[in-house]
Amino acid sequence: MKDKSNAVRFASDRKIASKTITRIAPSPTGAPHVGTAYVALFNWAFARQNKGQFILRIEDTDRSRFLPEAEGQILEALNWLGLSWDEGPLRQSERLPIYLQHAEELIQKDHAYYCFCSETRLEEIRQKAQREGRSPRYDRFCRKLDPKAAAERAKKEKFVIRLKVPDEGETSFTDLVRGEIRFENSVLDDQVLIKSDGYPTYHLAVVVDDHLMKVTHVLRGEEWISSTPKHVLLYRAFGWDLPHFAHFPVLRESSHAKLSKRHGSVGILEFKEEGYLPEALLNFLALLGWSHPEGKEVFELEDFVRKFDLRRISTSAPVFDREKLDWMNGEYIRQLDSRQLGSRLKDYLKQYRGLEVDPVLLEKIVPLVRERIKKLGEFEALAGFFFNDVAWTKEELISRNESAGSAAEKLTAVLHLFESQSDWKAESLEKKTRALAAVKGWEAPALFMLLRVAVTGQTVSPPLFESISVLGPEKTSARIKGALKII
RNA sequence: GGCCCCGUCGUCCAACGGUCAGGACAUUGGCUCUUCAAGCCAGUAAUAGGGGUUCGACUCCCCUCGGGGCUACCA
Repeated sequence: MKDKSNAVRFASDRKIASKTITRIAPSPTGAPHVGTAYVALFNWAFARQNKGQFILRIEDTDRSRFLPEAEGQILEALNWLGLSWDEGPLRQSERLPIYLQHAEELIQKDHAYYCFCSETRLEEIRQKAQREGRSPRYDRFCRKLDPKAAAERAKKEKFVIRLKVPDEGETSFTDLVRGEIRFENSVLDDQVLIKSDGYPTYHLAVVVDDHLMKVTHVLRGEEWISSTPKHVLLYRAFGWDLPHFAHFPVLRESSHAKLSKRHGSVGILEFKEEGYLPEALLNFLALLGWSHPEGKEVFELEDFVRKFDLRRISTSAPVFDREKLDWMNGEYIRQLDSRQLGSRLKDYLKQYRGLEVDPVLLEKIVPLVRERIKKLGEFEALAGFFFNDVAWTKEELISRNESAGSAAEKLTAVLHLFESQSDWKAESLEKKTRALAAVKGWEAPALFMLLRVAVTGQTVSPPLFESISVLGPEKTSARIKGALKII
């Protein structure tokens, strides 16, 4: 019934249908970078789209740059973004024997060798090569050593294990977003696999882990393209199948340099602290190098998961445009209803400003600020007067073409008007104030500005009468009286 | 320097041999208006350059130029 070709087809179908596994593999060497969020987003979405798994692996093999607090920050950042992982965090530092064992296997298979060259000798080689205008590669001195003797030496001497790169030929791989990429083997260095401290280098560790963890798609930053042939050589040396590779462009500054702190935030948690919404950051990031098939700019994460396609990834390195990010964040803030925005604000103010603001009050303020803030961090400057004390200067209170006397007269009149006001609704407050201005022959806009500064302590504020209405009669009167004293 | 990747408005992306080269951010002008926003309408703005291939190139090929990445016992 089942012939051979069917069986073959079944087998290959199974291979294609095998579970998609992606991973994000940050190093705990500092505060997690938006570049990590960028790559994590695509890995996460790709795994989700294919009902696969997304692994979090901590690549902590460099103990000189290791920062103990970094891992916690990585987890916090990913959690904040909602990029949840299915497995992990796995730490490479806890898997040392595995790497060593694999490196030894490579030595057995004659694909790797012990190297005893000192750092100073390596440095000399490098400098000499530089002077002579050659590539600064290892001269493969220890490659000629007798394997048995080398193994003996390794028992007492410090060593590293190096990959035996073929002298000739070329190594190529297919990049899912860039097509085929080829390298001459002659330009490849005999990469160190195990360092003298016993830790693996990135190159050995990724290959071993990606294979052992059955990672099907290695989606990472462009900076790894030139290392990929070494990885391909490793897969081949082990006799393993290659995963799919795709390299995303690196994010840049408007100066076209690599993203850096000098130009603004680069840490994921910094964006959180400034009051960006995680969904806005993600939406913005998704638009870097990728475009929605329907041309949408603002879309939900679930929609992104559905529509994401590696084939729509562009290959040129995009500029991380903070202005567009701000716009995007404003879009998301405006989409939130009062309850949602109120609760975000409440949490934000508590965490970053140490403020406990009454949620009921917050919900009343929110409609007045929603269209006026682009980040949660701007809230306090605009609406802090609702719950903080205000301070005025005489200059702010009295406009250029007005005397102190007339300003005081106006404020006093408004104060009396307000004190006889029973209904504290914005609409009637405004109506009466306008009527007052008309009777006295005062210009309404100027009067409103005077009143604005008196009540809010600011020249820029949410709509005046709505603000006064929310502030309430007691505070409003107190503020006007306070302003009067200064004049 | 060598190797690799990339090159459409200022910026992010569309157009994957045939469009007046489109949208978004930013910007400019206008409307609205109690400030500031938000919103609405309109405008300015690009295929790096040069050769090919083709009836026809943003699109395919080559060269030049430009940008970026890598070139560690860092990832």
